[in-house]
Amino acid sequence: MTLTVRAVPPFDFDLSAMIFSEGDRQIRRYEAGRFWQVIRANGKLVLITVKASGTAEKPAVSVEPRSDRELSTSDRKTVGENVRLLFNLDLDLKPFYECVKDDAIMAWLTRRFWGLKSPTTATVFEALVDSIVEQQISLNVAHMLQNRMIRRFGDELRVDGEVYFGYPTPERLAPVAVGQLRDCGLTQKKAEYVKNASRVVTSGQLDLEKLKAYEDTNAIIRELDEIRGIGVWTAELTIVRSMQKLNALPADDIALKRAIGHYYRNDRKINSQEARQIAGKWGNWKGLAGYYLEMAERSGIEPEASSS
DNA sequence: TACCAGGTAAAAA
DNA sequence: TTTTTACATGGT
Repeated sequence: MTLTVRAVPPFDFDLSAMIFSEGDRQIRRYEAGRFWQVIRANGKLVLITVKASGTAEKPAVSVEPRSDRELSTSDRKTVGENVRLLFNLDLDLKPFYECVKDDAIMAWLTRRFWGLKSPTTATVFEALVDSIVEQQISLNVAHMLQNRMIRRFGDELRVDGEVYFGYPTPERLAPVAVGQLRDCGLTQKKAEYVKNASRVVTSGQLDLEKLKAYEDTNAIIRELDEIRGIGVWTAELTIVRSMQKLNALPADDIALKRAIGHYYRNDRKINSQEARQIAGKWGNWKGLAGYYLEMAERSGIEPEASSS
C-alpha cells in the first residue's frame, strides 16, 4: 500500500536525502534511491520507505508504510504528514533563493543545490537529545553514541524478518540509570542532561512540541536554556533541526565558523562576531543558509574560478 | 602520542 | 564578575 505525498517545488529528493546515506541501516538510511526510518503514527511503530520520481520542478514523492499492526486510514494520513515534516516538503525555497541572490557565494550554492531542503526530526525531543550528545565532540563520534543509545533504548520493529529501531521516547529514557547512558559513551554530565531533559518532558513541566508554535524564536531559546545542560548553542541547533524555523543559527558553532571562513574568507579562521556579520546577509534564512554551507563542505565543492 | 572535535556548568581566580 | 577546567571518544 503506497501513498503519494505532496511536495512544494523545487524539491530534489536525492539531494535532500543524501545526508542520510551514511546512516545505520537499522535506524535511518538513504540508499539506492530509497530512504527508510521508523516513526510513530498514533502510537504505532511504522517503518516508512520513501522514494521519489519526476523532477525538482515536478517532484513525485511516495511512501510505503509497513508495520506489525494494522494501519487505519487515519494512521496513513499521519504517516503522510510525518513524511512532509521529515523532508520539509511544505517549505518553499523560492523566497530563500530570492533573499540571498545578491550574496555571490550563497547564490552559487543555491544554484548548485537547487531543490535541497533541510530535514526535520520527527519530534523536538529527538533533536534536543541529539544536540546534547553533539556538544563538544565531532559529529562522527556523536553519531556513534546516538546510534548506541537508539539501539539500546529505542523501540524495536520487525518487518520482513529485519529489525529496525525507532528513536527512544522520553518515557523510555526518563527512568534509565545514568550509568546505562554512560555505557553508550556519554560523559557523566551528558548522561545526566539527557535523563533530566526526558524527565522535564514526561513530568509535564515543558511541552516541547508546543514551543514550535511560538512566533518569537528568542522566547523558545530562553525556555530551552532553562533546562540543565542546554545552552544557547544547543537550543538553536534544536530549533533549526526540529521546528522548521530556518531563521535560527548557532553562530558560535565551530563547524559553521569553519565553513563560513572557508567559503567567505579564503579558508581563514573567523570568530563568532565575524560569522554573525556575514550571516546578516541571509536575513531570516540564516539557518537554511547554514545548512547549505554545511552540505557544501561535506561534498567538498568549490566555486569554479571565474574566467577573465 | 597528543590534540581536536558542531559546549556546558561548576570551580577557581 | 571573569577565566579556567573536566568531560568521553574516535579520528588524525
